[in-house]
Amino acid sequence: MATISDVAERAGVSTATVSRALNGKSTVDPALAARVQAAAAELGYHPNGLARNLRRQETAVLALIISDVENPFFTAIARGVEDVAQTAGYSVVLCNSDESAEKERRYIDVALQERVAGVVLSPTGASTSVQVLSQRGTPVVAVDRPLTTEVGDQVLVDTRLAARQATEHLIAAGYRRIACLTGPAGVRTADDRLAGYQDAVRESGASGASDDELVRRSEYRATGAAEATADLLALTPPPDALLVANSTMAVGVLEVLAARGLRLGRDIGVVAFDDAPWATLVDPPLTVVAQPAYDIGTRAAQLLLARIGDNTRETTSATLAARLIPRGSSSRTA
Amino acid sequence: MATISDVAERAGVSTATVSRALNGKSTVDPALAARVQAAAAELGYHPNGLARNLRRQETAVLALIISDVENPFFTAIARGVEDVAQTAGYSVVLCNSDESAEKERRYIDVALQERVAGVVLSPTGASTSVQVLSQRGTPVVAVDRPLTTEVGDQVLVDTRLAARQATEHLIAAGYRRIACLTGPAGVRTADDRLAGYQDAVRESGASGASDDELVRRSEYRATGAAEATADLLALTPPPDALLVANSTMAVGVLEVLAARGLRLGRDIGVVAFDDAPWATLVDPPLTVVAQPAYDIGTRAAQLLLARIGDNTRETTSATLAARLIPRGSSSRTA
DNA sequence: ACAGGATGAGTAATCGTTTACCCGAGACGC
DNA sequence: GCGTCTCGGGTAAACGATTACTCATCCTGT
Repeated sequence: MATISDVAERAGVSTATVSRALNGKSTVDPALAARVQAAAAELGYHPNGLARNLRRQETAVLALIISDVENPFFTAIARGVEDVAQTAGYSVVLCNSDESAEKERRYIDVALQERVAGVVLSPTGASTSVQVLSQRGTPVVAVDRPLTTEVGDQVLVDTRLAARQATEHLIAAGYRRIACLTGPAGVRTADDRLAGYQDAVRESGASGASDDELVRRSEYRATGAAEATADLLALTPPPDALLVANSTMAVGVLEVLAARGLRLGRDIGVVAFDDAPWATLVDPPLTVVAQPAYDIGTRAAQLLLARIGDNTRETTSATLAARLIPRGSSSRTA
Repeated sequence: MATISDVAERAGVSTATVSRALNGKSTVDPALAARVQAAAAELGYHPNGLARNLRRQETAVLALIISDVENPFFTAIARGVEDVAQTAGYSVVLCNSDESAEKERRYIDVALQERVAGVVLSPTGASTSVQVLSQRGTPVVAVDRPLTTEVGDQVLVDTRLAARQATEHLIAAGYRRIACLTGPAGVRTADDRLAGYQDAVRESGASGASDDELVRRSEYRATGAAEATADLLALTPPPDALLVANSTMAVGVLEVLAARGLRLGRDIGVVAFDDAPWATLVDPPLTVVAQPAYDIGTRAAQLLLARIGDNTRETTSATLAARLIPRGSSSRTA
């Protein structure tokens, strides 16, 4: 593969001149510059990014560590990050931590080794490994879930409020025995959604149920959610509505409900987080809490780029609002 | 950030010894090794991957360039690639070409600059830029769509056969006026699916329609598919079945059908490509052509790693089979 | 006792850039 | 005509690792 010296030799100049001509940093005689350009083109020269970054002590790469590549919520974030990064000339390395603190740690290590310019992260948990990043001066922005330590910017969603509003919506629609299906304990979004649900239930006194009778936790996946749903339906009396914490879980929930012949809305009210593209295709359409995933991504990327430019800025924490989209699945008359 | 010399100094040895002790390449006195480990730990030393790769003339990074991050088919591929890459110690850079040849070219440039070890690519088109990669000796594996030039391995799906079988399935179910909704001309999967559809139609003589009356093309997205569907329904007589080339398009199609009050299966048969997680949630469940996306990813990654190990292997082209999963949407009696 | 091999660790070259530094030539003011 | 300033471009020193050489030391077999 052609190097800068090959180009220099062919153009009959020094490597310094080639570098200057190609990067346009300093003024170079137009005639020479043209010769260099030509030589580079003829040799099909591609600068070695490794060498360049090693010398410059900087890379134009951002790492994006998310908990699940197959969850549309996170891919929408990725899209947002990517769009912003791309226009600023950065590439994005996507890493899938799979909700595993171990994988997260490993990827943070890789990010550190590769000297990425910054990291966007949806933290799996308490993750002390994040501190390593900031200690080394690598900017971090947390998305979706907060960092326990104050080491970077955050872009969150007021998910507790959203859960509360969703629950209130179900109560207003006449449901009285509302169950909550949320993610694993310790995952902040799962806990927040549960808390929002409890806020609404407590305030309205809607449920005479004992505290946790109607609460179930599972992984943020379809199969776990399906089991939890079956479990809830076995109660006497069973719940008359469900608040589901995520769209992949909703898939499992709806499968079980359909298998039991329960009609959405009429027999059992359902509200799920995340406005999946298919939400309008089920019958009746699914009421959802739409999270501004793409915006989270763009916002996070902007904050990260700003911090890369100036690491002394004070840390900010943006909280975006989610939006309830009422559809048939939360209406008894649907 | 601590460098290898810092560690060397603190441990009272040379940088060579530090390198050897940390990489375990050569035998080092256990006592020294321990001192080095300790020094590295105390300083929080992370080796600079740039310098390492520059020297070693290799990187443990694969680039994965796909046409749409938000399409579950491609994220499933990504997952497959990642899982294999990860166990082999490689990281994966995900790039989103967005069906744009221009973006694809740019990302290939980046891959070249960063000297990635290999590239997995779902080519947008004729893409001459791929040749640049192989000229530079970077291994490439194409997924989902073939490369026109013989420069690398390929992992494809026999999508033409699958389309033909899906169409035959509709014919066998009693549908006679079957329309085909496929992707843009020039995108190989779109053309193949159309060809397979035409194979079946021609052979059976099922349709008396003139050639392309029942064929529509749009982008691989919901909105374009919705318009095309409305267009097809305006025909007299309208089609009694639809073959849809992709699951994101299916979303648009099903929305329009629902809006018109058309019942799946009974009023209009539907088969769509890609077994989306929600396919069982619509009523009746959607008949799909399940593509082995995850397997495509693992297979591609394996081929790529093999080629990275030995670039002289002859190029292989694997064709995986898709599987028709009949459900209610393609049955008149459902 | 000594040649020869094995072993462990240091010295310095190397990867391919960027860039600080220096130098020669032409321009210009006096 | 000479000092000085500007400008273009070459030389060589980084960047931070890995690794080919080299060399001292020790072990071993005859």
